[in-house]
Amino acid sequence: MNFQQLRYVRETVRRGLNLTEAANALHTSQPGVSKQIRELEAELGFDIFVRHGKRIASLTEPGKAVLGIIERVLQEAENLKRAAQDFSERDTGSLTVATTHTQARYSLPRVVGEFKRRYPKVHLSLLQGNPPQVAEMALSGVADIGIATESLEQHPGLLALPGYTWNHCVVVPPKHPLLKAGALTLEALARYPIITYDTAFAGRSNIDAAFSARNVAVDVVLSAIDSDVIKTYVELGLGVGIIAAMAFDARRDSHLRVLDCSHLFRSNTTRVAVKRGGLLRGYAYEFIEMFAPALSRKLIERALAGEGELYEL
Amino acid sequence: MNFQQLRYVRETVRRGLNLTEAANALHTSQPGVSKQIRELEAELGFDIFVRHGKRIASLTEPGKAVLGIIERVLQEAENLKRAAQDFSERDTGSLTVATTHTQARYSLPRVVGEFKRRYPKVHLSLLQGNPPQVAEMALSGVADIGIATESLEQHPGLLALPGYTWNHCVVVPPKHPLLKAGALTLEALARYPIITYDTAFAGRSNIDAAFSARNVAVDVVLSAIDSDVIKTYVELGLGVGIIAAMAFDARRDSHLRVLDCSHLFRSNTTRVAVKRGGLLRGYAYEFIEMFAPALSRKLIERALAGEGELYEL
DNA sequence: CTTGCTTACGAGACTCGTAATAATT
DNA sequence: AATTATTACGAGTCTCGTAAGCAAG
Repeated sequence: MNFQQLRYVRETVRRGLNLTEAANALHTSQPGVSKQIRELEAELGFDIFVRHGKRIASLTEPGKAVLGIIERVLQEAENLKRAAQDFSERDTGSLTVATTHTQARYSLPRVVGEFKRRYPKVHLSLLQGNPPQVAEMALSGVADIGIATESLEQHPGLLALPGYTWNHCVVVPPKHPLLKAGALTLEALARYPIITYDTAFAGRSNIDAAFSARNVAVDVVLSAIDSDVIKTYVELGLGVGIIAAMAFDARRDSHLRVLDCSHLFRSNTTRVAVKRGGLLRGYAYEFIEMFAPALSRKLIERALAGEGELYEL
Repeated sequence: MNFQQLRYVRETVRRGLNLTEAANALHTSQPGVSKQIRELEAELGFDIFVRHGKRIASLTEPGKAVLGIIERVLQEAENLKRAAQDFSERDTGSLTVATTHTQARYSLPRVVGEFKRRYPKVHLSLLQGNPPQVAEMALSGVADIGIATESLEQHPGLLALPGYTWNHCVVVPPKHPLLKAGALTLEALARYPIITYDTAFAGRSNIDAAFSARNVAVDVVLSAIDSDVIKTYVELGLGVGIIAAMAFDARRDSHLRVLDCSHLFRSNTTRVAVKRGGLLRGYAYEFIEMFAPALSRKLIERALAGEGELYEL
């Protein structure tokens, strides 16, 4: 039994039980993968994969069971390498952050700038996706850190800590009737076509929840991932926008007017997720702390250790 | 990086930083161990060991840090092999139980008998030691299960579940004055020389605690690991014995008389300990359940998963 | 008939043991 | 002087890639 064999098995499963793809992904030959897996199976004493003739069809029951252990072995081995790097080259390496458009565009630039200044030799990548994808990337190890407002807290394999809290705001063109009305209500808002985020994005769930709780029908004429897209269509007069408050910039968005709506929708918590059982480089902790100063290294490490506890602030 | 290198490092640390001993323990050559460790260090990018010329003096700081991870990798690798065996040969293998004399002699025979009947092909070993040794054996993996009344719950690396509760009893020769007195008191007991268990054995701590709480001075003329030894000397008239109640057998111990003392000393809880992060064979769960029917496989697995919780019954 | 797994085989790398060397106690 | 780690070297094994074969969809 060796690491290579375990990697081959894991990759084969990840690639949908396709040896050829697994071999390509690992930059090696297909026969090599086949042989090593068979040797591992021989050593373990049972087959991991169900084969129909020369096709791999599925995982055997024992295969499913050992797969989890295989993943833990490889995870710990990766932790070891990462810890080693953290000692030998403290300030170099790479950091991959998976996040949504809104975070990447409005809350991360400050953090990224500061991080790059402090760790010029760390290669930083931002991966963008919808919240479930962000969760997936954090879970699979493609990303070291996931940042999003939705989905993250639902994965048991992730530790999702609260980063910061924010509210939505309503944006309208200048001279819009809503600007003259008094305090904004859901009913008043619902009289106009709405432009806001896609389902499962940037607190959209809280928006829907508020309307349906009051039984108010809304007409979402357009939904987008992207605050900038929403603002553009609001400027064109297609409707009233509901966006994250931090996505409104009074100077830049001079063609729009903003209305407070923090009393209408529940506030949103953007969370930082890391994989349970994973190991973070020193600078990864720093990145998180720059993003949310309350999330100190100590707190995160404690949260990773005592798995069960809740860390709401 | 391979498993062998990690094993070499772990063994070297376990053997007190002595390569020669590590090599012997692993049935391989000393130069091989030396070379592999140096290669691992080269790959990791830092030294694990501090060397003074040609002697290994200590662990480096990074070395200490990665040692923990190395142990986890190897633990998971071992779990993998064990899980594999559990699938390929469900009813064969070995089970090592570390325990104290009292348990081995008075509470385990029934369990061992039943276990052997149900799993004739499992090689069962009983290792005997004092409670700290039992804990150590469970922790190091020498034993799969540790059973003792003391020490086990103090190791954070162990999960120590309550197995059963028992009381001490007082044994005296026939016609001893204590038999005529009324209800037994600590003061009455302390008038006679006492023969009981060694420190840190079979609830001795509860005995000492009871006397010192009432400020009663006791004269323990003889202490032993072994209930049979205690009974022998009581028969010889050397003093009054305090032993575990289950160690008294009315038929066999016809030369002795027993006195209840459950009101004098706190009752004792014998615990079953397994290593956190370890994996138990199916029959190991069965062994534990035969010993303490309340400790079902499900309960143990849940307790191993939710690390923080308390599982007092 | 294309895709995809397995078998066969050979080159190169790696592991491990023995013997010799060197440094520490 | 004895113990203990490192270096040198060679035999044997293992890994991996190419090429060929063969089963399934």
